Amino acid sequence: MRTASSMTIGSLAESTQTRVETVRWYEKVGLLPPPARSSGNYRLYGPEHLRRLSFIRRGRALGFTVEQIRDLLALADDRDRSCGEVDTIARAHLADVERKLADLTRLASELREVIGQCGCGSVADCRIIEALSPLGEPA
Amino acid sequence: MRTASSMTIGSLAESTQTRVETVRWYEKVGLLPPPARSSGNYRLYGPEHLRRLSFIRRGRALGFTVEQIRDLLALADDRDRSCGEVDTIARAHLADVERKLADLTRLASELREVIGQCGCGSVADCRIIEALSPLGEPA
DNA sequence: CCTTGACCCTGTAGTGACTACAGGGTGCAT
DNA sequence: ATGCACCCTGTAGTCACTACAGGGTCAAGG
Repeated sequence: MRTASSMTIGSLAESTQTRVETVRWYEKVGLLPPPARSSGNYRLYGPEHLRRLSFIRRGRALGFTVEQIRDLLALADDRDRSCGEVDTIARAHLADVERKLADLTRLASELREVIGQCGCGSVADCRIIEALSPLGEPA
Repeated sequence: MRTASSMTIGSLAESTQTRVETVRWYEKVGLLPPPARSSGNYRLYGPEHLRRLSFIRRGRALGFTVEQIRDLLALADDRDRSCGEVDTIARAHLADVERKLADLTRLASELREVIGQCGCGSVADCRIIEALSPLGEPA
């Protein structure tokens, strides 16, 4: 009954678009359970590991922190529990993303304004430098 | 001709909305030149430090990296140089910000979609968990 | 049998931009 | 003289990895 479908860390990493070091790091911080080892001490992963790592990667791609993913994984394992906590985590994350979005939007428009004023003369009358300087004071 | 206007690290920090530790850190990484010291070994800052730190903080607020600010400071000191390099740095940064903005926008809409589907029943049929799972496979 | 090369192992240190102590000294007011 | 706010240095921690260094394993080719 040995698993016919066990894979090395390299193929697990490849099939989830993850670096090998990152897989090992997920194990170290407890997101991914330690897999079985081969006679030569290689990690051997089964389909459950693949599923879990895919979950982690998808979560990261959606910008969840590792801590949030840890919580989501714990919740996902407890299938009878209400979905409310999951919803709370997701909404908190969305709020976070929307705050960052607003910040970046403001930032981009400030930058565009500063750049638009630059006539590309000498530094002495560069609008960009001036915009960064506190008082527009000469040197 | 001793500077009447020398300030301790605490008041410099306060007047630039910076933490004291951060000011010391800027000095350590060479953004802020080491100031004079009092008899009791306290750092004593003059108006030039205030100007420079303000520049740094404004740059950071606009999302420039410390490395970019280091370059901008070097350029700003060389007042006869053409403004071109400044413009290049600023435009590169804007491009960077715009990339992040696009990423975050996509992310937010994915998140909103996922969250919108959650009926908040049990975890077993939580759409959010499902959206994170690779195959929608049951456990 | 030997070597080459791709892969794997552990462990440590580095990234960026700070932040947070620990363990002390200074300066001023009460 | 004693309390308190402030300052000093130095080190370690944050987040999510990434990059080695210094080795071991394994399959294929000569």
